[in-house]
Amino acid sequence: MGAFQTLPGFREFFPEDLARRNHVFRLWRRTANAFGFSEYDAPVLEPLDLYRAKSGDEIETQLFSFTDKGGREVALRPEMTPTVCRLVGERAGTLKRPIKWYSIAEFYRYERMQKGRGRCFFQLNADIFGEPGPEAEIELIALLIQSFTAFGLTAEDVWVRLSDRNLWFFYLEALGLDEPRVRAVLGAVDKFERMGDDAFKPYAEKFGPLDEAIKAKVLAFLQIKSLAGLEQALAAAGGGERLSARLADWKKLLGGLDAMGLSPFVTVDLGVVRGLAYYTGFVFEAFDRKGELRALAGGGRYDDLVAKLGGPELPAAGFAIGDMTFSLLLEQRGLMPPLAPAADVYVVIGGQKEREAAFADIASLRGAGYRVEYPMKEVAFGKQFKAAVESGARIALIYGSEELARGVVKLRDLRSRTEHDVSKAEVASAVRSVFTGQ
RNA sequence: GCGGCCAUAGCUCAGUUGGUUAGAGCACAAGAUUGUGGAUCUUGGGGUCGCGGGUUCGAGCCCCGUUGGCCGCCCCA
Repeated sequence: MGAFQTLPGFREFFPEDLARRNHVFRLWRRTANAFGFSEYDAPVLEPLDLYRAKSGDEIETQLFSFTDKGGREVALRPEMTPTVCRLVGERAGTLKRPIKWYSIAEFYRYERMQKGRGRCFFQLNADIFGEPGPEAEIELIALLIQSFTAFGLTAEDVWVRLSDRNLWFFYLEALGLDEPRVRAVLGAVDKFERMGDDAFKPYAEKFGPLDEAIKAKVLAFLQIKSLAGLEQALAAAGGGERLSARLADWKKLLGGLDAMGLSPFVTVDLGVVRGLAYYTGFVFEAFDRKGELRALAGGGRYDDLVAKLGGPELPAAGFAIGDMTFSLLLEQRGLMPPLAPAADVYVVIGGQKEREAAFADIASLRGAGYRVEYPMKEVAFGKQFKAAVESGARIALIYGSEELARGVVKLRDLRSRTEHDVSKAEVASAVRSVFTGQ
């Protein structure tokens, strides 16, 4: 069709597509509001340096970036985190703490398309600023989970894998590794699930083979799946102040989630490291239980980022859920409801005279907020009733010559297939009483 | 950035060893049907066969290129 098509990876939302998207956004919004988060928004186009500052120069290959007519290097936003850090940083001194903010926005990444990944997508972003303790993570992970369960998903469908970059750091340092080596090992941990032993190759190339005793401990640590296992491993590592402080945070976090009834969703899983990005504490990722889809959501603590982007020191944690994989999951589980737009009232019109008589009532019903449809052309009655049913309307109002001669309109209940006359003056109240159930 | 598969109507697809004017179902529209229900029947509109080149008397079909899509790798903030 035509000479022009959408750019690769971009999406068009026909009405039925937009209805599904809006359904997702509506429940996300309701959920975030229930948790006391405030919604914000910000520019789609940002200075390129904002992302260079956060992620380094390589990031540019993954961005829609260009030079604008004023010579500024700009980029379509690939994520919300740097932006929200700037917003909060600007007013950090005057905002009430904790700062709980969310947004539903579109993002753009210049990447190869795959199932559940395109070049444009929407995310629910939720962040808490100003709260350094695991109380923030409790709130965030609870919101994350309720953002799933609001749609009917259960712990049979989704789970959240919970890990801790700080704990890894402290643990590896306790094993005697310096910071560059710790980072290299974390890189291997991140890829171990997918690559197996090959994940340690980059480390070996840089620093020589990893000591076998240490590697065994790393692999054992990586496989820990419970708080008890964590306690054991840390005790074996000789405890230490920082490690026991982390353990206390873990207990608080898991205890809080358990008290909220969310334990069935959450698993200790130190195999999750979330790249090498900017995370500084707890990190978590959500997946479908069957493991058929890409990650549904990801997040964690990033206490240094606001300051790194020029703001004040401000502890922060947050997560994002993408709409593509999430919608796929809802479809797969049959949790995307049929969302055909339905009329409330369909007006059946006899002829030109009756049309004009009907218009006044149509206008006032619409003014009252009812969704009212009528045929734009003169159409046989039989067809109009068919159209009335197909419109999804609850009732049909019949403006025929016989009725109008008697000063009435016929009101037909399309569900019960019953009808009665109402006086022309009382059409609006008759319609209202049908919808309010008298 | 790399690899595999694919591309015919809005959707799902058929299309004979290369042969005349490219078909079906669904969807849409009109009629049967000018006062009452999702049906049925009839009819209709809708195609640069993704695009460009090549081979051939002749290409939807074969060859090359290209664009786009799906799937995977890299990446995934």
